[in-house]
Amino acid sequence: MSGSLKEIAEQVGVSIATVSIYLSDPETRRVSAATKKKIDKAAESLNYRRNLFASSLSRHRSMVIGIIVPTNIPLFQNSYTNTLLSGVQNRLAADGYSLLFFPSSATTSPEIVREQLRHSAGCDGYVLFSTGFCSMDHINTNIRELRDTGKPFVTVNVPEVDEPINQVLMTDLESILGLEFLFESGHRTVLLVLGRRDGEHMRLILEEYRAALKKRNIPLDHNLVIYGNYSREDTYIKVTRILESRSDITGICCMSDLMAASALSAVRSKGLTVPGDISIVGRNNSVHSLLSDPPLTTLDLKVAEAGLGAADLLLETIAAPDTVRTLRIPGEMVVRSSVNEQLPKGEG
Amino acid sequence: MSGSLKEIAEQVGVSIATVSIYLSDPETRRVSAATKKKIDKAAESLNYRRNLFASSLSRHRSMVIGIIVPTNIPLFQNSYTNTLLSGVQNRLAADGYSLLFFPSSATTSPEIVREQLRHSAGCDGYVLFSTGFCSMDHINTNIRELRDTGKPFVTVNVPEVDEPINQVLMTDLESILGLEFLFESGHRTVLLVLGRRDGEHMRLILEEYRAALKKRNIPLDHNLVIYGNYSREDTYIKVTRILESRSDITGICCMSDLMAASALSAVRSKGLTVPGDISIVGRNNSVHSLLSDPPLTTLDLKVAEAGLGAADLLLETIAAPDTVRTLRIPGEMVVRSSVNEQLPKGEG
DNA sequence: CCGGGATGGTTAAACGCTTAATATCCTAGA
DNA sequence: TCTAGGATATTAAGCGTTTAACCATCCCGG
Repeated sequence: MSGSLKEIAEQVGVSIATVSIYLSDPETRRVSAATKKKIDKAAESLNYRRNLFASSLSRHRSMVIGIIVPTNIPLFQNSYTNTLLSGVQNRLAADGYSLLFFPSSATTSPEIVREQLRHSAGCDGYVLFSTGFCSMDHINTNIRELRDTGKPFVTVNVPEVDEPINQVLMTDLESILGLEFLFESGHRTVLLVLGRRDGEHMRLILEEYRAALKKRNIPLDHNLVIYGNYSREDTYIKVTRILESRSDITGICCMSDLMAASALSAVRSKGLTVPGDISIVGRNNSVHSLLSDPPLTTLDLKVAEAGLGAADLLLETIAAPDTVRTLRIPGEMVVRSSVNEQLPKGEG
Repeated sequence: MSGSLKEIAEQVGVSIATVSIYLSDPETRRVSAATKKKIDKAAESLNYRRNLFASSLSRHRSMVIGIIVPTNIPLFQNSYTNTLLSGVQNRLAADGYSLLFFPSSATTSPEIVREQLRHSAGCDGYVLFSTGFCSMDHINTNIRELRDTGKPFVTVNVPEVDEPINQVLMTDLESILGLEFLFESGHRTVLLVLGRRDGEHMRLILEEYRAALKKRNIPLDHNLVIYGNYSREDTYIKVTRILESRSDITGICCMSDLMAASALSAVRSKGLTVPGDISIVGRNNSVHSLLSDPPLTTLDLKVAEAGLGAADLLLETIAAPDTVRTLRIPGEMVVRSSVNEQLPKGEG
């Protein structure tokens, strides 16, 4: 058991205050060198470790940031979220902050944010991760909930809201630039592999999709939109199936590199080549896109930057509580060799 | 700002105790239905959220588990650690525990565990992740440090120590079963791609490596051991280089699937085929090994199981503090198609 | 011999919550 | 009428730190 200030104080023969003062500022001039030495010794022998909770309670700051990620993919299993987290952690750790993850049961129920917040008062701030699978209504509720904590917070990859909050948006997250890239390369019959069915993100993406088709006079074909659930297996199965049922597809646009890599396997398994027969574009510029053969053309969302930016913004808000800023991280197409760009425009 | 019990109590006109009693047990019979209703209303209007720190301080338990991962790969960037974390989180969340990550600067300095522990008293337990890169001496120090907290803890993927602690070991972590598999398939000139140079894990692996060579009368060739640093780029460069300098290699055994996938790219880039010219085995049965073409034969360490097991063990220890158990998770070769198993034994 | 600054402390309240012990009131049974 | 006991609430101590406000010495210059 680690000792307390009280025990140290007793052992050294000074007051608790003296010990506290020294331990929280070793350079202090209010404690003599001799006493300092004695305190050091006692602390060592008693195995003293400052009690985070008592300290936080007293100081009104905990150096702990609450991380809220409402998702139905188990935490730490999603490379996209992981990259984001890594960026956040990195920047925050540099300033001495710890990260607290509340118990979450990998569900996306509307109550999850409230639930995670319920026992959390005391954190110095919060980061709310992607809730793109929620309806706008639900998102607004979550944000109100968060604001009501009275603590600084920033949202990452949550669909843009009008209220004046700190948010970081990957500007291409809700776009289908990858699909546009295929269209621009002359592809017309393109399979769109989305992640999940529901939520604001997907609604926006579908909206863009329709607009993109319309602009090019390509008829909407419902069969050309499938849902891979960000899963390797699902994607493989569904892509294989559609490839069996039709042969006019020349391009596949996936909402994640993992699904793209999986689509690639599926295409190969049908004896087709990439990019010879079918072109593929992924999203996220993750390690999967690099490891693929051929390496995948992909939309780099700049996820790591977003993570760092979120942390920066949070730090800024902690320092100056009425900061209100929207950080927009633009994406970028990374052209590699999974797309046949030589198609004569207008061909199918 | 979320209100406090005091504010609720004032608003309702009862004592703080009453509010506390009700809020921490809604079923209590010590508070009348009428009062309960009033408290609910006040809590709602004041936006009450229990202060985690005050509560923990008072109750002597926080429902927070400290996660300590001393590593030089940024947190959440390593798929191996992520899988482990995911398992731990999953199980712990089910029991209502939160996870606390201390500020860590992605360094492996000997002081890191102590440093992370320094301000942490108050957690209900700890999980210490892989310190295989440390010397035994250093590992023992870390464990002593951890034990001195007086709190339950379990180590995961830390080289086995003699002391009676709770540890989960992936029994094949330090083995080179992948290499054995290649040898058994008739390969004799095999490139071993290790992760990092230092630490107890690597020492043990090298020991096993020598023994395996000796058993088969294969001379030790220092050039056949390289270090990919668990990095895609490093591995690619180094494998490419060695492939340029010699043509007798028929097998490559990598200590991670990522490195294996990267080695595969390198092999391909030299115009060689897998498994025709060169066989490859990875480790971890991660998504990389499945996405590869051909899918990689790999040593499944059962990392997810290890994570769940660790959480179970920790929970058990929290319930029965003098639990001492060593959990051994055996690995398993997953045979796919990246290895040519048809070589006549004894060939080079 | 006095005033004034270092120097090296101490006291005590506060942080927000929990909980054992205690109090009060009421009703029902003896 | 008395009492036991249920229902409902309160009191007050305690959790381990922090910190504003004080205090006692001592020393030095004038």
